[in-house]
Amino acid sequence: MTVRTRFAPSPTGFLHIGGARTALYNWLYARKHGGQFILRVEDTDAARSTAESQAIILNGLRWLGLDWDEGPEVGGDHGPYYQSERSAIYESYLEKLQSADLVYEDEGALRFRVPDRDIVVKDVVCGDVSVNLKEQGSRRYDAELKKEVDANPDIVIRRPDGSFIFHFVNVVDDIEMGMTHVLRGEDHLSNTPKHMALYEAFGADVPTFAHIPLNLNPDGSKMSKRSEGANIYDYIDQGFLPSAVNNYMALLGWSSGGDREIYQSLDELVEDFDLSGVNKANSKFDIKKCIWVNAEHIKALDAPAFAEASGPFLEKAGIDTSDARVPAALELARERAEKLSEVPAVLLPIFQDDLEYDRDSVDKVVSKDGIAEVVSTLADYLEKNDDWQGDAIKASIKDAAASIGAKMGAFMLPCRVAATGSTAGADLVPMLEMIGQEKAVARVRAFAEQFLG
RNA sequence: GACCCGUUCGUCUAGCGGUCUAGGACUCCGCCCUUUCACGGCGGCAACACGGGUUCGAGUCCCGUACGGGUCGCCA
Repeated sequence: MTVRTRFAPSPTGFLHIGGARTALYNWLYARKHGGQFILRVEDTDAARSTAESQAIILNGLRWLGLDWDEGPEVGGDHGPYYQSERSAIYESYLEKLQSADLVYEDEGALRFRVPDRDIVVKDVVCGDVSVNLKEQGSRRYDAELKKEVDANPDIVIRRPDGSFIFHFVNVVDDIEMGMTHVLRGEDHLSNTPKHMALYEAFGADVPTFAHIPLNLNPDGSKMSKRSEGANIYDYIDQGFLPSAVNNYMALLGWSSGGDREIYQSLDELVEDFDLSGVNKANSKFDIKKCIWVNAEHIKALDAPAFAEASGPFLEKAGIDTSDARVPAALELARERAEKLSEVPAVLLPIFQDDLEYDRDSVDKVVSKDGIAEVVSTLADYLEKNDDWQGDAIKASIKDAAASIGAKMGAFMLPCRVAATGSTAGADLVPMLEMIGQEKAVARVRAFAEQFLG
């Protein structure tokens, strides 16, 4: 039997990291087993389900590289893939239940009679979970009264207005679409017995369930829309690589069993992915480690890929990406940019006309003894350099230092701050080379004038 | 409140009865490399929630307690 998994998001105008990870696990599982990954849009809430909010999901998945074999814009033999278009199917499944006398009306809504026996969920991750719906559903907790009250254990499957409830459509769709494996968040584990009761009532095979642990905030609370790291689009905006996000998401709740931390691509993840490596316990989201993973991915990028990925960020900062110095400048940036959004800051001192001096950096340099002489000597030697490239530039700085009996080290920091505006930055000599002699000398002199005059 | 799931360094995790004086990674700190900034290398801090069993032997199995999360909707 061919493996079929799915991701069934509700278009809310937001692609949550938790949802993306669920999609990733399903995608990985399908690819690992040569199966199909299906995308189904649970757009029963018409108000929230706009074309825009659907595009957010589709584009987010595309950015991650999680392509679907069937679904919106792709089609397939099990459509339609929008729940809003599947009413006829739901009606026919409702009739099955009705003809078996498993449904009755209650204040205009329809309820499904749950069986009075233990239902065992054989979960791949959580093990066997046994629940009696009749018993468990006969009482419910009233949040306002803060106590238990009597309840009807039979579950509502259709509202008085004719619209169907999640549990019902979810099961019907999974049956109709031939899902063999359902990997979803652990928050659905307690709902699964209900789903199984429905599968059995329909006489359908129950898929293999695997409930994956949740990703929580660092303080242990549930990740909401506003939680740091929750929105996939923040990763795009901040210059994360999709491969890095996949890498980090995969490792939050799953481990290959070894020490491997870096997976350069989805293919590498597919290679190692296995449900037996999925953890049972919830995990806390750590943006710092995610950033580290991203930095590793940036370092591993080949030059053209790095240039392409950085392009939008450079343009946004006003750097002309067609400038011949850009490729070399990018190599200076890659080992110090953990996110692509940090790349422009490294290159700006090279490409920007006006320099902004970092106050702290300036203070650090200006307070040194004999700094005026250091800077003016430096400017003189840089100016009389007649071979503006790496080694020769370095020699000029060295000679400048020697001329007043100082060490080269004493000249590097002043030179860095005067020419680039900050104590922090990329390798200095290549920077000077790209800045150009004329501009570099002018900057050093301007620095002297502005802060040492 | 009932039910369900879980509990190894601050965080992500390895560990599937003896090889654990518990390994790796992130973070933090120190040292080295670098006459600059980083990268890198080396080292350090730091954990089996607690209590009972089972066993010759338990981080690993069982029970209980505590704590955390989830579900109890005519939301998905």
